[in-house]
Amino acid sequence: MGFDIKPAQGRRRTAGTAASQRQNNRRHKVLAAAAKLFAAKGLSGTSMRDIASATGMLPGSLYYYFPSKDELFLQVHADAVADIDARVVEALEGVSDPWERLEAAAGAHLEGLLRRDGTVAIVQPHFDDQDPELAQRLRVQRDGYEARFGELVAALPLAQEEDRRLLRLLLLGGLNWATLWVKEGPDRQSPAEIGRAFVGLIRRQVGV
Amino acid sequence: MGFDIKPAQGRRRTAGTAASQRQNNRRHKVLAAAAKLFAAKGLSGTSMRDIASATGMLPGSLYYYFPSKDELFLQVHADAVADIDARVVEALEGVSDPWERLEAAAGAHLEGLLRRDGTVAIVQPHFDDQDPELAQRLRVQRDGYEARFGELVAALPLAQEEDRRLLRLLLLGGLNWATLWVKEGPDRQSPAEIGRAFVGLIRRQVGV
DNA sequence: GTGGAAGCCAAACAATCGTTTGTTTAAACT
DNA sequence: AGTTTAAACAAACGATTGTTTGGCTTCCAC
Repeated sequence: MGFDIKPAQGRRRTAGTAASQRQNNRRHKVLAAAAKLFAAKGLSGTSMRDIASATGMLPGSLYYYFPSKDELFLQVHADAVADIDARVVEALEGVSDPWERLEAAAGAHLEGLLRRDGTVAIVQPHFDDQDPELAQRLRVQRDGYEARFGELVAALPLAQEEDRRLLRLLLLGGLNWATLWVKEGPDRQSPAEIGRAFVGLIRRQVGV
Repeated sequence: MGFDIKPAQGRRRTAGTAASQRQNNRRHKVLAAAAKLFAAKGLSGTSMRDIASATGMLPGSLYYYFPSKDELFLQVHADAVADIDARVVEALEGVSDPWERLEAAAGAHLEGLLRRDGTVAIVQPHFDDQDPELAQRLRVQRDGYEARFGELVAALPLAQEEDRRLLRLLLLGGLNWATLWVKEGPDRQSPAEIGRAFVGLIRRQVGV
């Protein structure tokens, strides 16, 4: 079951541009609304009617763009992963020191996660293991991204032997969990600050 | 009908005990099954029928023990928090060094989280903010527990000024997230090992 | 202008949801 | 003994779920 019917793509002629432009606008609008709702209420907590009414459409109309709720969710997830990955790549540009690279990546990662509006904050699981097939497809989407952090951690110069895997998991866990406690408001720490602080706590001598 | 000043307890006959025993058994069975399902599939991902069939009962019968699905979930959540809190308290007994105390607490916390069977692994949010009232009641249940980690972190001797709040959040985030990647099998690291490793990564000098 | 596809609505589908109701069974108390 | 009460079943309630179907527009290509 691959991509049998990819609606309205590769339209011929100039008209296709305008038409698919509007289509993409609509489609993108659905994806944005779905991302917001999925991030806030989960997969089974969000109904197709919720998404439809958030985009000013009717439930059935969504099926013109996406063949099923699961496929819609997978697309949202894929977009989110791609977006956050792009942020990290961009943040790494021009940074050469390994620890600084990790700091930059951590900040970009968290910043991407916190974009609950706009794109998404769904790089995290917790989204209904109900269907094992869906769960696996989601994992595949994430694996590529997480490998990037593996490389960053592998490049770190360490004072002594450490379990680099646990180092990566501690940092990523702390960052992913941060989406649950970072609050809005003026005294809110920026994602970059938090990322730098976390990396610093690991890097430096903290205890006496 | 006057007031019968009846001691709802201290039945002379063993019958009263036996009855409430069976009641508690059944009720506990429901709680256990619900905990397992909620932990695996989330609140909205688990139906009352799922819970009923897992306990060998009919859907309607659950309402003899719990007035609603939300109340059942709250009870499961409360039990989970109490259980993991007790684990942490027990693990702290006889340990006096602040860093060792944090290590012990971290291990016990993770061990409690990983008990997906038996008790639960629901100290974490991600469970449908849908109903704000429910979300708040869940938060209240968790706040008391998390305060314990605040005390442990406050007692740490630090090499220099650090943001103790971020230290706590990094560690707890890493631990909570661990429930998603800790695998079964022979080469699986124990919760205590992971907790000690995480605390060590923060405490020691890691970078060069 | 005519044909036909793109885009969306309107309405309904069967299935499942949380919950309620009335009744039965079995045990316990008097 | 007779009465009460806890515990569960059996069946249905209305609401909501994901999804399907058919038709109505709109607009471009010819």
